[in-house]
Amino acid sequence: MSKPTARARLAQAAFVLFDERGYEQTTVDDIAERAGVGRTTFFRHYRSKEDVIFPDHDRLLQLIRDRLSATSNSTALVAVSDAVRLVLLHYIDEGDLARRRYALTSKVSALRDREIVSVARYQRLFREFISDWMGDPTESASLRAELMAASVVAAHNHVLRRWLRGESPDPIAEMDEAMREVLALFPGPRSRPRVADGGTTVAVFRTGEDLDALLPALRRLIGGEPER
Amino acid sequence: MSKPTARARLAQAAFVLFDERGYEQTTVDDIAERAGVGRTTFFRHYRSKEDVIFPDHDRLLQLIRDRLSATSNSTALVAVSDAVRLVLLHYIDEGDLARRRYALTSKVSALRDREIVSVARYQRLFREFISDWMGDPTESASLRAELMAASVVAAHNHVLRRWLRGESPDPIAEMDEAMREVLALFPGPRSRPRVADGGTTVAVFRTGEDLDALLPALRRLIGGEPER
DNA sequence: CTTTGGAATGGTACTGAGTACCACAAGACT
DNA sequence: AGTCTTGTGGTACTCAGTACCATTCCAAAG
Repeated sequence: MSKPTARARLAQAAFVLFDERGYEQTTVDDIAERAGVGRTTFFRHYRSKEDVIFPDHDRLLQLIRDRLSATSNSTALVAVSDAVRLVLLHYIDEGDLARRRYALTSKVSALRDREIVSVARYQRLFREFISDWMGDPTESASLRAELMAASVVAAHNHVLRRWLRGESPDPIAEMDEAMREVLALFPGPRSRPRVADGGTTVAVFRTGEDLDALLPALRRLIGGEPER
Repeated sequence: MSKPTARARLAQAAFVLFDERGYEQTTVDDIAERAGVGRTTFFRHYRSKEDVIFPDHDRLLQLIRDRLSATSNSTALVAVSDAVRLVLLHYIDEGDLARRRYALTSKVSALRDREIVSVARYQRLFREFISDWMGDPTESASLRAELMAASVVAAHNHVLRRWLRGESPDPIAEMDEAMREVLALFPGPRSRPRVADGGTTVAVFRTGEDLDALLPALRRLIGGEPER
């Protein structure tokens, strides 16, 4: 244990110093010195000062990419859920480290911005995947893909932040529930109908809602023509 | 016309140079020199090199804030739509300038990141507004607010980018349509029911979809209990 | 007309992130 | 022995952004 890698020592030193003096008040020189290495070595291990806080963001992106591409058509939505769960699990694995990072990013706007940019990369990945999966090059399909990607990512962030703040005892269950809620928002891709040539579905509800107000949404959801 | 403000000259010079040599290859000194002012003056007018590309982002944010706060409870969703339209109109007003900026941000990752961060600020504004409007401090309500904000912003970006790429002849109509589509995703906040104590609504559809697959979504949409 | 006072400007010097390059040391393989 | 790789430290540079000071210009007040 006398020889943790220089990389690890740098990360350690960075977190300590950021806690002690704050992010802006800490220079890369400070970090390198405290880690007992040269300044050059710092930049060899981390592309930038911010990078020392988000080291495995690239690896995580690749993880998602892999999970998404290992997918048959029918399980696309499962793949999305899985990929999201993967990210959550990664953070949970980090445990306290993730929470310290969260505390930092909450205070330092430069880090917050950096995180936002990272999240946007995830979102882009999801958007492309969903778009490909839908196949439909239509304008409206493209919009739907964008909306789904945005929603999936938003849901993930929501649950993740709750856990980071210590407000969620069972984040995995919460994530699953949130993902279910999100996917319920979007009418499935015309999965091959169980009843080949279209059957008649009757739904009876007790509700105070006016039917006319609901019709557009219903039509979108079901895709059939209401008989009234 | 012999005396455009230094600020305007700087912006002009910046765009020309960015086009000519690219963003990274242009220093602030270059811009200042070309504009015929000192380097100090540049930073007096623009906080950073990136800022010269996105000058009125702050003003735009304030515009949205204002539109959102000038709202009575019943028109919240209208306010959201209006605010989004406001942003779109701003870009359309800029016309060619907006398109040049888009061309730049498409090539230069630093600018793209900067733009993403700006968009996140809008999203945050919408999220807070929607959350306040719903009033409900529930976990699930908070998630819904987040999802709505993300979707609204995603829809806006979608249409805006289409217009920037010259793919949309009538962006305003498209935006309205997109917003309608987005808001249709989310069941309205239990608007006071037309039928006071809950009536029975019967919907008959011709559809190949399996009813069981739809039930969760239907239940969410209508909020009543299906009788089957 | 002169004075005063504020606003915009230019210059100079500094900090600190990030890059380029070179030189050196410690194994590892032949 | 040598050579090749890999990790390292150091030095020097560019450039964004900040701080400070001195100047100029203009306008209102005397």
